[in-house]
Amino acid sequence: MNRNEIYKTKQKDLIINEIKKQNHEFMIKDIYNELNGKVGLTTIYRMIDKLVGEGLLNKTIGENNITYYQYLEKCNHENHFYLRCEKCGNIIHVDCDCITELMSHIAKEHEFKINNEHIVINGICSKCGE
Amino acid sequence: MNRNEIYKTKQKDLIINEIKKQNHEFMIKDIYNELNGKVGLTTIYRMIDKLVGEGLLNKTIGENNITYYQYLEKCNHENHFYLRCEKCGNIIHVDCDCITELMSHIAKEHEFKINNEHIVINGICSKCGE
DNA sequence: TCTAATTTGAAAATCGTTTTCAAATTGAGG
DNA sequence: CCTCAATTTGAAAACGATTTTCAAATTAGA
Repeated sequence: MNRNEIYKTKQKDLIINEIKKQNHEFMIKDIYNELNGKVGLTTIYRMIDKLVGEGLLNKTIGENNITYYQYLEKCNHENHFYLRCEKCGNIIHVDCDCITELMSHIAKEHEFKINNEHIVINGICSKCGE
Repeated sequence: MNRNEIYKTKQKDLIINEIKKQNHEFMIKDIYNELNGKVGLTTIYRMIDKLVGEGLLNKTIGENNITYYQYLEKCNHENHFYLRCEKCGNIIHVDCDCITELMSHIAKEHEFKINNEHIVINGICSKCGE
């Protein structure tokens, strides 16, 4: 799973398990509290950074300067376009031609090459919708 | 211009002028350095926060947890959709039907109500383009 | 079992930002 | 001009998330 993970440790397992338990966005603190002293904060930071690097976690820096993460199923889609609900923090992956269309429209008409590695647009999901 | 600006001070003028001079994205530190001790850091933070609140400055928190700002001409457009060049930091305001179309598509097909107050998509602008 | 490489985590350092509060400034009304 | 109350300023301290340090613990291969 991870070429950098040379040694197996119980801390790594604990962190990964805890991350997978999170339904929506979470913060480092959430994992730390949930793990309740079983894993040090530093280790959590390190592990999560690694997972972000591998693309397994989405990273969002909120207006309050707190970093939020969300576990993403490994995907091989070409576009990484996400809708993020501002209310519940859920992140929805959109795999739809509309993005490709938008990208080519923007490229053609606005002379701008969108970086599709990580597009996040905020809003309200249907569950939370007024 | 600002209902909160009850007293006029030279610091406020200095900050506003410096902000308007910035071509693209800037950080608090840029303004502070440019003003070279003429205005305290605290005052700059306060002033810029106020301007963000008034919608005159766009605020982006970068991956490095540094907050970037950009002066925006007052606009009455309905959509606040921006393309941000990852290379030069320039922010381009896009006032185009494509956004409205995307929004209604997302609303209809993906049941998600995009918050159009502040959409930023990263990429490379034509000037910086390969 | 031994050993070298890796991982851990407490404590300290870092760094952007916010708060505090006393001193300075502003402007309205004498 | 004065006076004075309200506002603004900014140095220093506090804050809080994240990173670094480094010695001790753990891992896995020989």
